[in-house]
Amino acid sequence: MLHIAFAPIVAPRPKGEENMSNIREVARRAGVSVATVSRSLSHPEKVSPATIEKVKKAIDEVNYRPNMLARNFRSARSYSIVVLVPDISNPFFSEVISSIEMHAHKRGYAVLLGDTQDDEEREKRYIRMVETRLADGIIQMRPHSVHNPVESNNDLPYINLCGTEGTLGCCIRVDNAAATKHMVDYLVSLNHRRIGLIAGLRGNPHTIDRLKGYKQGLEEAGLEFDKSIVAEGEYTIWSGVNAANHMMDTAAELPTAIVCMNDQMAIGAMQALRSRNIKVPEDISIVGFDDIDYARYCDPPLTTIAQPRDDMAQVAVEYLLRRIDGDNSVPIDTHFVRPYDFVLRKSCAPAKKHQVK
Amino acid sequence: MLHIAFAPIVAPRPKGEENMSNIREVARRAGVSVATVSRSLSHPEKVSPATIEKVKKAIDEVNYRPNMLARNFRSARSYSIVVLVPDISNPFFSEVISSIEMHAHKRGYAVLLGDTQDDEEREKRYIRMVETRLADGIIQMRPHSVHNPVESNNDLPYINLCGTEGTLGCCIRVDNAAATKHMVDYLVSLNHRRIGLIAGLRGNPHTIDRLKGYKQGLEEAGLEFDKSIVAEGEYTIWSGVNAANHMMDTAAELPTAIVCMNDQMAIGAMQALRSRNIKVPEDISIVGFDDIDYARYCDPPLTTIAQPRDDMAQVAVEYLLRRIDGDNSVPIDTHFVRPYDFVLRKSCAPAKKHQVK
DNA sequence: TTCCGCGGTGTAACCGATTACATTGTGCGG
DNA sequence: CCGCACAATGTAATCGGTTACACCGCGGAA
Repeated sequence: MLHIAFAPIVAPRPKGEENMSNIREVARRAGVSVATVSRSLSHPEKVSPATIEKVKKAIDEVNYRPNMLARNFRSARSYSIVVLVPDISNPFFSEVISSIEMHAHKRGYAVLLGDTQDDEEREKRYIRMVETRLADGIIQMRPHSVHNPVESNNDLPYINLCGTEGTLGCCIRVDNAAATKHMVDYLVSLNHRRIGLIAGLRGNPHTIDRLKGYKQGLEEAGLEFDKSIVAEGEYTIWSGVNAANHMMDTAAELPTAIVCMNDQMAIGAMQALRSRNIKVPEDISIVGFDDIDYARYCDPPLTTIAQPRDDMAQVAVEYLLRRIDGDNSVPIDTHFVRPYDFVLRKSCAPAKKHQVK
Repeated sequence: MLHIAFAPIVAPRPKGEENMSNIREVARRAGVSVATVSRSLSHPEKVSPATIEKVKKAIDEVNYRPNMLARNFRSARSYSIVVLVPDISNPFFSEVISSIEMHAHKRGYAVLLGDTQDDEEREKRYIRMVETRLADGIIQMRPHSVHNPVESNNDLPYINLCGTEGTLGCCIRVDNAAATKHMVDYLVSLNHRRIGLIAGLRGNPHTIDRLKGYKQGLEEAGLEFDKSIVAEGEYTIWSGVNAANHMMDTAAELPTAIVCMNDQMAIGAMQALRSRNIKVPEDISIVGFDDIDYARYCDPPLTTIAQPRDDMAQVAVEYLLRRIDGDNSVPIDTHFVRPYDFVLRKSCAPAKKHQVK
């Protein structure tokens, strides 16, 4: 068994009847050479108007459509990029992808969707697509921790989007630690002295950066880090519900505010609190991270951190296409750190005094 | 200007240094012919083990990666399908796409994402991708109304997913009218006699089907259709908020229940009611449609209709790949109508008597 | 021994475009 | 009127694979 394996070609494509016309057929009908037809399409300024007219007519007659597969093959470009996400049904990712698609499309590039489901094997398969020229570059949205399959092949056009401080290679991101600290500062300014945390999975780079910001915030405010009001989720709504319940059950003393590492967990936490008749924000304030669409519509609307999604997507596409075009003027391991936005809504209130379990 | 236009090839791809090895290079190193190398990869059973070993060694030496662009060109297959959605950041679509990607990937096909943003021009460009062989087929998730660009070219592998009764061509869907009627029936069974509707845009095929079900439900229960408790949205949360507000302001008499044509509008409506201190479900019951992830986590959790997303996605992929392989055994305009699920949660309560504005 | 069949391999045509280079024609300056 | 520049077009090589077909050598049957 070879280490490069792929499915055999099953059957020659069943010919789609008559409309399989090619450039030679058109040339014949128009009474010109194939070169002229090709030029009429790709470089019309080099062809006389009369000839263009003839070619156009012939094209209509045989309903010709240029075979882009051949074209791309010849030019050694696929004009597509793959976008790797851990989970496309996560609204944060789908919202970013929407922007990526827009910008890529504008530049003549198609987007190949790579839903990795956090499976390294799938991820590798998508990386192979660019090694084998099926895609020209790759935008990765997984904040990779230890092992990154892309890393090994460091001359393929690659960029990480929404990564973290520790991300290797080029990365477009916000300052996760600073943003999280910003949240803590805000809560402190509302007189909260007991601020809980619903974190992501321990090894996750985002978790690491945001935890750092949380701790910095506490420290600066002279507050102590209390493990009993730190719960671990995995960035899903459901895990937010669990984490909040766990915290309520085991906290030495209940927090008056909870920082959640993303909006989904915040939404989950609010639901958990609600079902325990704990009022948000009167009893406990909640903040999220990401500003997904639903953050604005939950009850109460969620105070959160917005990443400039569209801007980041655009930068990512621009940069990637440059790399694809061979422009290596910006160093390969540049981090573009974009400004985040603090989005004030209604999920926080000033701390009440002396709240005890 | 020709009617087939595309960007000229800008520059020959900047050669990526040494690893541009091709099959001839490998053949040379292994001391065999290119045919043997090709066979070693695609049809290893036709090559002696010893030779395979030699080839494998040579491949490692030069770090060879077969050029899939060439391969696909030769076999006249791109091994990718385009998935057209009106808006990928809509959770319903992103959840379906997630399934499509999975099933396509399993079958060796890549997914090209086509976010049309309801723009016909963009849609046409994606359809052109399959005409020009950049994709082998297309899954369309827009319920097209009058004009459908795909229609015109009816021999390209095409399928509509989540369409409606009136959808032309092959379509995989649920019975929208029946499902909506099911909702009305349920509310009637809870003694609701005044059931409002938050509909989608008037021309939208989904709106048409679901409206039909709504009316049938009313009629069967002997209830009258009252325009003053029918509001129009556009399937977004925000429009749900507006629609609900509008209905509250202009209803001849307030409804005791509201059927929403999708979950997002239902979520929006719940928010609007909440801000008016109308309690769901105590004062007004709400039902949605689609069962997006958030439906389970809003307050109260939303009673809704679930479409068998994964199943539908799978059928769509299977059918499309068959068509691509030239299997036309199932008629080209078959509608696969899959069973929907009634998902009972907490957003409905028995009607109170005599609720007046 | 002869011949056939078959497994393993090589040669070269082929897919459908692009484009370097050759060729032809045309107008204009000297 | 000659020659040159340039515009318009054609010829054919080329991209990197796949595969039909030819070929060779060997073992077994006749």
